[in-house]
Amino acid sequence: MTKSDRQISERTKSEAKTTAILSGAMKEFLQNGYAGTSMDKVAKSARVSKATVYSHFGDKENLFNAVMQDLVKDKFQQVMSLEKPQSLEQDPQVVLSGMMTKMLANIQNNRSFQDFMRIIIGESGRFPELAKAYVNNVAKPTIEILTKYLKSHPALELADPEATVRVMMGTMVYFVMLQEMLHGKDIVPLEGDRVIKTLTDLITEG
Amino acid sequence: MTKSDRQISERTKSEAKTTAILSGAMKEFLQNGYAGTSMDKVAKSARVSKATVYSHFGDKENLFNAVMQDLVKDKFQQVMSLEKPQSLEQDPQVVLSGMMTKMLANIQNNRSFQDFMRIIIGESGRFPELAKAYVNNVAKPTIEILTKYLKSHPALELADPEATVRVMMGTMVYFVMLQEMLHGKDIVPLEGDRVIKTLTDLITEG
DNA sequence: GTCTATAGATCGATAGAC
DNA sequence: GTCTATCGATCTATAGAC
Repeated sequence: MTKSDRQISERTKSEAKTTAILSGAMKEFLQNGYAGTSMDKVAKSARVSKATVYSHFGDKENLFNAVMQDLVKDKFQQVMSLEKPQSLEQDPQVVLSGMMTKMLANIQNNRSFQDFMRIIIGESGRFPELAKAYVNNVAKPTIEILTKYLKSHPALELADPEATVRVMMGTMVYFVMLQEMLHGKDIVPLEGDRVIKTLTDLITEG
Repeated sequence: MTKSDRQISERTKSEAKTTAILSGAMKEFLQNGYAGTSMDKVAKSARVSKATVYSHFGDKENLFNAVMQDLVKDKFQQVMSLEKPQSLEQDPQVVLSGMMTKMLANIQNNRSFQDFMRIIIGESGRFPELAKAYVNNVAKPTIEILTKYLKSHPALELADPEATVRVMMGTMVYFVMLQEMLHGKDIVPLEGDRVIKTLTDLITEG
């Protein structure tokens, strides 16, 4: 083994640790929030020593931001993958209701996405820049894609597509938030399909 | 001063401490969340000793629940006060848009309400019973009042008033959440009036 | 780079004086 | 009932060996 081989091997090992730390920290932060997560827990979850965590990420706040920026980048990719399937479907009513059904299914049984939203909202007071990163890289692209779609269908005769998109997104987000995140499923039960049908009808029969 | 006078005086003092502790704890919990708030901070904020906090509320979790139940009760009263002003207005379009304008104004510049929502959502994973208390005592009554109103106006010809109410509430909540709580005001700017007009038109021109 | 061991501060909670 | 003082655990972060 040459000297440069050893360098590569060690760099690879170090990068593997970085990944393990990010992964362990992600699990802990999503589960317990920023203040509720200790660096000991992170180290244990990543199966490295606490000193290694510090040598890779400096301090707790920096690690938290790294984890969350990774997650934001992840959600950005997911949003962008919604761009292509502008299906050949012509009927906006079918397309809209199909889009929302898909969105709802993707979120409703996705615990880790709900944990992500919980952290973004819960820590938005103490980490405003994190919240802004979410708005810039997740909410804004989603709004733009939906607005672009609504605008490309003048047959809908929407007076204000931008505001209409907010109605759509708000309806979906609030539904998942109330039923799942806030555990309202059994207290104020409601079928997601009813909400989607109502919203679709409101928009297409305006 | 008789013995019973002294008892009254001391009971009054003790009750004043209870109030001070609840008030100080409320400030701290709303600002820093559950894990981010220490009992030392609470004691300092309430200007009592830490031992007094413990003698009144047992432990931290109990104090947190007491504070949040107080807040939930508060919001419940606010929701209920919306019941009466079923104005003499006949035009649902005017009533709806007026109601939502009022709701938005009440929330949009209300930092403490936003902090409250942040905690409810942020802690809903570790305090599911608190989230359920919110749904039972704030979200559900609001939904019921709005549903009752929509149902009392058959002229609106709504196919599904229950689901329509979710669209309304989701739109309002998401708007405030994105613009204010998540600091999106400058990133995805939008006039609240446009959202209200769009929503009102969708519902009344359906 | 990674570990063990530990410093120094702060945590939740309590004992004991008044 | 309320305080000061303190306990033991846990916290963030680092020093020093390998």
